[in-house]
Amino acid sequence: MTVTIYDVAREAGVSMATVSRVVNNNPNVKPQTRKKVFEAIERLGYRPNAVARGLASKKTTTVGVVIPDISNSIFSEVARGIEDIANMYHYNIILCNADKKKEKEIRVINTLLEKQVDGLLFMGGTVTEEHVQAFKTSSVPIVLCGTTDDKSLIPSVDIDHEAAAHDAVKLLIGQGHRKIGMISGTLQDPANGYARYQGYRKALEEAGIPVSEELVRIGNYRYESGYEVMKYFLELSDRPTAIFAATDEMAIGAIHATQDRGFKVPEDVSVISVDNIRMASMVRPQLTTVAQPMYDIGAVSMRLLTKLMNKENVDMSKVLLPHEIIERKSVAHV
Amino acid sequence: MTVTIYDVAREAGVSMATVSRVVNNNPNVKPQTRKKVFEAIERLGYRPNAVARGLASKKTTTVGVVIPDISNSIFSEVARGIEDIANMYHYNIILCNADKKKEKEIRVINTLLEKQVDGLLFMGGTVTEEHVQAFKTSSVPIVLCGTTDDKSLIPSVDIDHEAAAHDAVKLLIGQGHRKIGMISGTLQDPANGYARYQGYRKALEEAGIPVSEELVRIGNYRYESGYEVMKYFLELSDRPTAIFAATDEMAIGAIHATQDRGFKVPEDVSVISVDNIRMASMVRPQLTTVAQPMYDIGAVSMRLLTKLMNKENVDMSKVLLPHEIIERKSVAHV
DNA sequence: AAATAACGAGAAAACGTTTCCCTCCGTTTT
DNA sequence: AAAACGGAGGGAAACGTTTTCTCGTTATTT
Repeated sequence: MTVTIYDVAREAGVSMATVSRVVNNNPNVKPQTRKKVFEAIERLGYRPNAVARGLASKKTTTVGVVIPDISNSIFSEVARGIEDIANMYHYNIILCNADKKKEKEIRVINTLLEKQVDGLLFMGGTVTEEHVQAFKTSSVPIVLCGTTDDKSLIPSVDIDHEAAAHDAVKLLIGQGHRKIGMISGTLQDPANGYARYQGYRKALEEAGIPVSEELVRIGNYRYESGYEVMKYFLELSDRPTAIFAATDEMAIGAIHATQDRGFKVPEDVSVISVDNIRMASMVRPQLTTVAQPMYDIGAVSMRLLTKLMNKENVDMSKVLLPHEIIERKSVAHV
Repeated sequence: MTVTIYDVAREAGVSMATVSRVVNNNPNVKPQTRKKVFEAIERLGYRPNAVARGLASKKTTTVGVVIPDISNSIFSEVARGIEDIANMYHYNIILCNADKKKEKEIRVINTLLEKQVDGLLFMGGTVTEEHVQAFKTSSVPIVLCGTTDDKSLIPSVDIDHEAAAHDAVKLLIGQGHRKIGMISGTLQDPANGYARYQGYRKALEEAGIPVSEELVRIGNYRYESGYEVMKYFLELSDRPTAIFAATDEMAIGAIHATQDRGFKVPEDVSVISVDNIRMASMVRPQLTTVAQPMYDIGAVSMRLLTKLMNKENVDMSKVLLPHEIIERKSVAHV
């Protein structure tokens, strides 16, 4: 039925060992023998069985990727970075959506480990103690991608969310704004939520502006919630002149809420956020935002993982990628 | 080092066969024995090796997905549909970007087959004879996802692109438009390109409107190209009153080109397209478009694949999902 | 020319499961 | 009470490779 290495060996008149060498490019084969084997392979239409190979060699050239939601453009761009580099190093990728649900995350980590992936890339919500326990049972390297564990024990690559938020708000302050609302994510989320909120607070404090509970509202990162929160801000008697949104999507929602209410961005209210998704430049006014290098986060973490899998020792196992303010049209002087 | 089924057997005082039965939920085990085995598993921290299992059982519970570009929201939504259903049936997914490049597609198909996936989902550019040859060497089922082969030999799920385009243009005509420009994709692309163009032609012909070469321009599906093409249309002495774009992204580009030029959508020019990406409703004016059920295309094709893998015989191996016009704000009466 | 090294290739033991085929034993059937 | 049956579990082959030894054979060194 299926043609195996053994069939090829018989056809070429050599041993399986030799066929294996040929297939794996082992130099210890005479060119003439090599040729015979290749011909036999061709004739038989032999296709090596990677599962058998994986069992024998204890390597699958496959890495597991747990991601919150591949249909979210932020993550899908990270995923593309991961895949490109993986591809470059001849790895394949098993992709699992886990929706930032702890249960699901732990479950897929285990499945992935059962599948004997050579390494694991984890992109998720909070990294709890339970996660760390699960990671500990792994004999293969793991890197956190766009997340960090609070104890910084696990290799990771991410941006400095707090600094990014800080820079964004500082830009607003630099433009003379003093009444700055924030559309935050849940404070339970350490990176996109809490850290960005902290950056906001810090920038205000540094400028000597009191932070007011009334001016920070929690959204769920999506357009609609940005829209809703903005409606709230617009109804305030003393409404903010500028908004810092934790994500571009919410910022765009905020812009539209503003416009729909008859105000203008940035003339009446300035809007800034962090992410720099594709859409940010496809919207009027184009969104000023601090760019988070999504693709690179994926690429760099995959590259780091290849090193770890290769047992090279890495200097920095916790890397912070630089962010960058992209000034477009949604921020103006007060 | 690693704990195997054999270790568990020894620890529990049973044979490996029994451990295997327990792990696989085979009912032929006394509850008492089952308990012993579970305890041993727990004590030893045993984790079944899916690679070994795959070799022995000739099933990997993994399917291969070749996709043009996961960072493109259209495809990432399809991917999410695929993954959800895969997950539901306990399959995992190996994801490969192939950028609609034939070479790359053929290559990843082979890698995936080497990895002994239980099935293959193919989302790509044109399905050439070479693709069909590659598919033929596969012993596992394959379904085309958002593409079709011209001979319709391979199971597939997609929408009727021609009909979708046809409906869109008909809506424009129904609003009194007679001068309708098209921003097309490359005509080499059978689905998003050629078929949508055909739908456009057909609608015009049915309405007795001559199709003019001057009014169809080729873009590359992206925002920027929609923007550029629209600038061209706007400079025509006798400019179109409505635009049909092959994709939402190009439509949004067209809208912005129009607005940047000082015209209004839909007052001065109406815009319609097909896709219904998330962004379509996050733009002003909100985009009228014919919705292509991306998630469902993924979900349905994965479901179809599970049936095929399960050797159930399926009635229809070529399914066309319904599309639907979403009327928003970018189309008006002439 | 003898000794040594290097090369090319084969035999067979892993790798960690599943699964087929038995056996044993307790229960039902007749 | 004998026969038949079925449930529970064991033994071992198979799955398709890689890899470690090992052994001739050919080159190289002295």
